[in-house]
Amino acid sequence: MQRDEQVVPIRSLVDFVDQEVTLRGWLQAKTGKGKLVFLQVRDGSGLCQAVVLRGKVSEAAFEAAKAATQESSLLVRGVVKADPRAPGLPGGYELDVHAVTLLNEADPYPIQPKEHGVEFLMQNRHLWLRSSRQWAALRVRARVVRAIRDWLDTQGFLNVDTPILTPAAAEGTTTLFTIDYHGEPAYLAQTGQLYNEANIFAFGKVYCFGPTFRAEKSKTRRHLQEFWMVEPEIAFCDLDGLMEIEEQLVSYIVQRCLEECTHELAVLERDTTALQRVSPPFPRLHYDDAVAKINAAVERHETVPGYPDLLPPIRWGDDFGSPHETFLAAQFDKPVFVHHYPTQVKAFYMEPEAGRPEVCRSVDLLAPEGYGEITGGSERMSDASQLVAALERHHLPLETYGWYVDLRRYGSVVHSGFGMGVERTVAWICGLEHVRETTAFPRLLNVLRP
RNA sequence: UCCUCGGUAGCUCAAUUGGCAGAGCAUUCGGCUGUUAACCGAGCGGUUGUUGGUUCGAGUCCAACCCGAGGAGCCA
Repeated sequence: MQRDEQVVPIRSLVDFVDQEVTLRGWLQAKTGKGKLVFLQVRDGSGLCQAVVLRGKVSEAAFEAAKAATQESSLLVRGVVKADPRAPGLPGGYELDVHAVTLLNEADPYPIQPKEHGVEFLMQNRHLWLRSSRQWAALRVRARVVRAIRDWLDTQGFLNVDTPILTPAAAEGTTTLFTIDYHGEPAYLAQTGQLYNEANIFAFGKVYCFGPTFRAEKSKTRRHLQEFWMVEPEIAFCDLDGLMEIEEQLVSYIVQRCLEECTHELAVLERDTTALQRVSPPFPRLHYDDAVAKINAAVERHETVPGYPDLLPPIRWGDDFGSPHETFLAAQFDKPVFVHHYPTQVKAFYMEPEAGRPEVCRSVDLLAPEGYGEITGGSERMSDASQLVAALERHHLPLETYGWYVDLRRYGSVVHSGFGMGVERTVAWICGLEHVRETTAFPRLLNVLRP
């Protein structure tokens, strides 16, 4: 092989039909028939079938191709041919091979092109990443992340990131990871929201975007110990304004994926008809009405897909369980906002509804198809004395939250914000069974390695 | 923390009432000019999660423990 040969990415093979090129990558799979060997070559940008015919390459190259093990790294040189029989990504093009150079012969590869168990795949996550579905899901994730930043950046939001090492629980409810901060206990952040609230007074509209940590013993398809969350916070924004921002952002993300991740969604065999409906406005459901809907379904002895038991009844004032959320989401063909949750089940900083303090100006966005809550947000309490009373009610130390109360003492304004979980959003868009496939190295309960 | 299910070859699984530990794939060898998880023939591959118990005999029954999966609670 010559140093000056043209190495091209598989994704752009369409531009090189009938030209001689070199592909550089890994042998994803191999099949053949006597004097014919089909090499499925993966280069990170796509997958291409390279056809090696005895007599068209040197005898040594033919034998090397025939003997090459799965995941060996190699160079293949040949002429790009359009052929509808050719599998791959994007597919329809194959390489009529003139030369094969084996770079590294792989040891027997543990992951085969067949069904494997979850435990085995997770133990081999570093290799599982090479599989087509993982490739597709992580590319969608990257597109989702870029869409989030694109939309927020062009809508006047400033990215101001917040600390990961924090001195206290922000919400006081969930279990945090504790670390030793030079002899003082500190915690891995579960949210950047309180800091975001400080930042809006300087920048108006901000968002933080980074990893978030929850030490809960949650072991479900929707939970990770470490996940990424984007948290926009907006000054001079009430609950209605917040919902408008959320539905625009979510719709933008989905539409970008539909337009630019067609190959990836095809690999994932995602039925995109439901996604195509995702555009503003999203339905809005008051908590009171949600409770009524649930209990009416309970009367009818309904069950929820994915849950073996009958839909359990709910008392006004309780938070929804997973079956309730799945049931509510199933009533609509788009993501649905549920707003005005009971004050007692939500965080201390949420603004109570005027004249009805038992509910607060909060909103969760429930994704369709059982993917659960993908955003949670609220209008924030903007009155200093009311906030102090709320802190006392929740037994939270004033000395820790003094700076947070200050924000209400120096030019307080109506403001709102929300957090969106990247992994749940990606899982929903990709139609994945479990959020673990939406991040390269998921941190799950009892899964810390690789 | 609780509930349910599971652990047999590198992987995916089978093994009847408690009676010789099996198959496909991977790997090795041979054959095949259009394969898509190819196909045909041969070979290799085992401390049945661990410990103890019942039994003439345990993959199978009992107990404890370990590990995994899904779910509840909690959450994004």
